[in-house]
Amino acid sequence: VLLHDEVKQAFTEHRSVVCHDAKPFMRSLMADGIDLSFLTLDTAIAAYLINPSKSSYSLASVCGEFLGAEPTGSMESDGTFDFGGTDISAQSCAEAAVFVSRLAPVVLAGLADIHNESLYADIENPLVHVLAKMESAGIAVDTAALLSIKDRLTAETQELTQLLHSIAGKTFNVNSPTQLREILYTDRGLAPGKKTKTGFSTDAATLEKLHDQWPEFIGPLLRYREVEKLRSTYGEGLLHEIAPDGRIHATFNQTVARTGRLSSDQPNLHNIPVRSDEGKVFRTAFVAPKGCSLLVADYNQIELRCIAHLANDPGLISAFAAGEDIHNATAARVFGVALGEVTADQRSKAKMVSYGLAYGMEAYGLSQRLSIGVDEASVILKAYFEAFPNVKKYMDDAIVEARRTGYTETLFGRRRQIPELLSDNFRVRQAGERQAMNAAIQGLAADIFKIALVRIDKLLTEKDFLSRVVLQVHDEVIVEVPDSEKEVVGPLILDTMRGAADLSVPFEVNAAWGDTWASAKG
DNA sequence: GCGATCAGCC
DNA sequence: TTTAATGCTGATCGCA
Repeated sequence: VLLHDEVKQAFTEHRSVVCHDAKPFMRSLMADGIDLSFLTLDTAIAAYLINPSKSSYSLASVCGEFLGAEPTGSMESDGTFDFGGTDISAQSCAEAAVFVSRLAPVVLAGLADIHNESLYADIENPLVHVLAKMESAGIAVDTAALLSIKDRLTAETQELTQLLHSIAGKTFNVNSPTQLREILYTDRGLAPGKKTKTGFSTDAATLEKLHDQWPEFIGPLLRYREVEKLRSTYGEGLLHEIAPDGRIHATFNQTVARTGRLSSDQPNLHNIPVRSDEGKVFRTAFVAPKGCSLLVADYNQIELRCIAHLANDPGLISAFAAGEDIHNATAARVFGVALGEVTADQRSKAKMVSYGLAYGMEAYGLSQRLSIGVDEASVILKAYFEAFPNVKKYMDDAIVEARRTGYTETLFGRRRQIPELLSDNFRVRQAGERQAMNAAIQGLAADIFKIALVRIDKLLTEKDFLSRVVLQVHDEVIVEVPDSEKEVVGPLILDTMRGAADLSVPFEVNAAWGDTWASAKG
């Protein structure tokens, strides 16, 4: 309190601030009404751009790497101020500051070496402030709705537990793979499927295969797994994260994902269920406050569009340019039928290939996904690459280039080192090849999305809108919009997303309004 | 405390 | 020949 004015003055008057991991610090200043808007360098993020594959970007580890020396004091970097005035904290803060100032020129030179100055200055640096605002804003939650969802799930897990105990003829911990193993493979004597490091697997794919051998047990078990996941992770988990203001303030990490994507924790809002109707109800608990609506806008097929552009594949480009249903158009080409003759089965297979494509999928993976034989999957993949030869060439070239240079690069210069390509281990090397194919694609999509996010925030701020971005999920942005601003802000967001980059294919953005995240998703 | 297993999303 | 999807986070178990 005593230092408040001095702090405010220091961070509003100085036109340049260098910081290591600025976002928590920005957030804590924001809570005090201080807007740290003159960040010029975040040394943690610079270190991440130079090599995004490190497990830690703590001040100590980055100093260790770039300076060959680490601060000796222990300074917690939770972004809060310690005005306790102990000599130890003052000492270690001072020491940290000295290290950050030594670090700055070194990481700046590192950015220059890999031509990442504008990736940093135009995208990552402004993004810090945008994310700090998103985290501070949080998203409103309907606690009562969440409680009732959780209660319903809890009742069902209890019933299922009883049922499973009675069928097994003993009580056991249904959550324990070890105890399940004993019941399935020892007591019941089922023929085990695949193995894990510690024994036979009990995962869903394995249980599906065993289902017919003991349906009255395995059926409820699969159901239990599903319900318990929802109950514990999303029911209990989300309830614990609701702040006193009735909102969830997740953290969006800018130095975690090796592809350039953001990640989310405390809680992770990037994996809220959407595929099953039952899981999707959790999205009804994410709401717009009174007088506001949620705008949910997401890029349609952004990674496939990135592939079309990067591979410069005429088939994909013309399908996107014509605004065709891309999976339908893909299926028509792959299976050699007319656009109107594509069956639902062909479309779904083409869709799975397209999704898998970005992940460097091989025949085996596709066969698992589609529940077909490996040979049939190979035929489909082969047909795909014949229909889209430039895509095949792009993937092959990506591996060769990454092996030659040791890294991949996105259109915006985001690098990812892939040392796995040189591994003696076949399995590791193959994983490296998949990463080499995937990194430039997923990374480009991430670059584009970040550009859109920064521009959206800039527009909303400059024009003094009350609308604010409250959440992002990789290719989707959720904006809380006062009803009076809907007509103006809606088109503004969509235009900004569509114009975030200029590729050889257009971007399509789906948008929906709603009172909750679920209804908006339609 | 930590690795392993499982499962949610893009 | 091998293995068996990119990238994440979290709940839980069970051993240390």
